[in-house]
Amino acid sequence: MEKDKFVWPEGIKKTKLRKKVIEILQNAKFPMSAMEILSAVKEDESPVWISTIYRILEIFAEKDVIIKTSVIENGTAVYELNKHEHTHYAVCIGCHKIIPMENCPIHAFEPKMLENDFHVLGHKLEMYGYCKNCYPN
Amino acid sequence: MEKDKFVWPEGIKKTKLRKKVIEILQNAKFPMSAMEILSAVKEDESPVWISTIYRILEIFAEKDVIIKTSVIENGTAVYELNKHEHTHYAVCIGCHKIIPMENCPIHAFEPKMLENDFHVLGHKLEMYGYCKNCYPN
DNA sequence: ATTACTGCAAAGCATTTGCAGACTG
DNA sequence: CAGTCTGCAAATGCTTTGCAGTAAT
Repeated sequence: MEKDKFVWPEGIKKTKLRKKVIEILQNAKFPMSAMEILSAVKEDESPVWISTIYRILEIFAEKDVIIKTSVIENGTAVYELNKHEHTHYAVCIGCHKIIPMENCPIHAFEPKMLENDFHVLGHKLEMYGYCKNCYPN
Repeated sequence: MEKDKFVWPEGIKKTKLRKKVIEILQNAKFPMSAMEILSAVKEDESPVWISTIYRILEIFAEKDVIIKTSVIENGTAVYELNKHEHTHYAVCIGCHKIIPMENCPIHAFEPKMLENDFHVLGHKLEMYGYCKNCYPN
């Protein structure tokens, strides 16, 4: 299993900051919030602003190379590289870690709802609970 | 099938505003945001503030008679009476209407994830797409 | 009469936007 | 050097909090 090579999208400039953001996301085990990315970036560099991080994430998301996921639990969006997989997440109530799941039960699921003729485009599934570090006792 | 009688929780005062909020939620077809509830309340009454609505919703949610659901799509929370049912939602991309679904595919679903020993307490499932009014063409 | 509740103002947090100077191709 | 990026400041949208006067038991 070879690691995907990241393809820099056309028409957007390669700046030090953008390269760093991508690098951070490449090394990230879990989806990260803008704030977390900012902290990771700031380690060495001169001043970086959260608004710039948001702009970078937004432009990469538009180019479809990263995925923005808004997690229900705390209203904060998290970002990860788009590996073109269908993924859902488990969210730890204790430490707020977001853990991707590898399977999805929604294939061939026929939702029944009050409103007929709802045209389903996609779905989000989120499990919540405790990760092994946070599980009480 | 008889309509659930709403049981006023102990230890909280019956004010005109609170009764009105509950009444609005009893008549609501779909979960409502604080803003929508405010609009519904304001029809006749003297000034009502959104912070008060939030406080009312919060206290009822604590008492477990209403349910707060934060929807992924736009980060806005919606509220509905707690009918003690397990429910998921479909969200319209066009008008942001939130439509409860009557079935759930997650029973007996065994999530596989990178982190073993994740202790699942519950889940959220959200379908998105277009309701019949918003479906393009 | 207590204590809880509400109007109102202001703060908080994640995110977005505007602008002028700095950097990339 | 032209157009794109970024630092920075300020605005936005949803939600929360503080306080003092008002209403419910």
